Amino acid sequence: MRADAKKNYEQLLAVARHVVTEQGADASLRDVARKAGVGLGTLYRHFPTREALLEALLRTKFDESAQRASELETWDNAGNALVTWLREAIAMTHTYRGAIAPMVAAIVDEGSALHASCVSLRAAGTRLLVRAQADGVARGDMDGNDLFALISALAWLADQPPLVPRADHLFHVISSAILTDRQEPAIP
Amino acid sequence: MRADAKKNYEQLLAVARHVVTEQGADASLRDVARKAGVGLGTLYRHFPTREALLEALLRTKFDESAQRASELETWDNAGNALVTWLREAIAMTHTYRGAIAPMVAAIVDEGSALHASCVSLRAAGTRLLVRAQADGVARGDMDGNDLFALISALAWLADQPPLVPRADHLFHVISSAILTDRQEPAIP
DNA sequence: ACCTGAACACCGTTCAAGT
DNA sequence: ACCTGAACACCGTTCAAGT
Repeated sequence: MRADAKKNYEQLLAVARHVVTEQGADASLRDVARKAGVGLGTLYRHFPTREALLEALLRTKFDESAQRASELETWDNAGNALVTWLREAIAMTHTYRGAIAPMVAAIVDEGSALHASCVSLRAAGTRLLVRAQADGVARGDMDGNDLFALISALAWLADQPPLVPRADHLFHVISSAILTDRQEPAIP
Repeated sequence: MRADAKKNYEQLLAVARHVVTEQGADASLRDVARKAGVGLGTLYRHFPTREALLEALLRTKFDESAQRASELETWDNAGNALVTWLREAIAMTHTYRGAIAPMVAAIVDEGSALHASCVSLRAAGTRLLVRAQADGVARGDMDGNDLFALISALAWLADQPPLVPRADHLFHVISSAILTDRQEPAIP
């Protein structure tokens, strides 16, 4: 990449991070280019779609989440590990307001710039879920797609101002539903 | 209302129903006016906001849902009644794609045309929940706001094409979490 | 009373013209 | 190679002018 191109790329990313933090994932791309002091075509050259820009903004977050999953797989308590990862994954997906809808769309759109990241997020969740199921601490009738859908729904909920006060409590209700207490058998 | 005004109103509503069914709640209002063969100002005269139009489209659905709640309050099994209403309320809110976000926003916006309808929807759910709790078949640590948030999250989920295949199963998971089996005490 | 559509201030996306 | 910004086809919202 030529030096001037690289400079524009970095500048666009920095400005986009700021604008998207303020206005959400559906912020005006024109506005981003304007504030970056760059022509509109330059933005489209570096980020051909809105998803590509969002992916660049979220890349580090996705990577952190994947690495975190690896750590959590070493925990003794597979149930705690799963719930802890869920909580953090939900927090990650609403780093930027309005990011969850494009992520959900990307999971089935192989052409989307967000596709690979979302697939590996789902894969990380699946590993933690399967381990918890093997330990008998998570209900058996769920898979990684269910988990991805629940993360999405809870992240969306936390994005709606009127529902924010309920988000924590409902996370608790739902994670309780996922976890199964391993009951000691009653005295026979 | 003058006869011509009434005719325009009905025509707009009929066309809006069709367009919003096809394109979702964020359909182009210009398009609605155009297809109704009416000036854009006429649309804004009859429906000053998008919420006002949506409210007119959903009014009958809201009414049906409230009436249905009254019926269900007479059921013997308060838990079944609650879950049945939840399922129907969720189906109702995605009569039109994209309708759930404005509904959620309206619950705290007293100026919104959708406010009253959303408040009475929440009230209906609250009544069914309280009855189930009194019968000991619903968990005690939830209220009508939690229920409204769960309905919203599940309705949103059913609006995302990639998540649709999981919607029914997750409804079951979540409603199981709401209902509490009334356990017979173990032999003392 | 009610209707119309031009006017204004925005978008996203593309692409010829420049360096 | 890369950048620019005009051009095109859309929005939502308002409001003077018409009947």
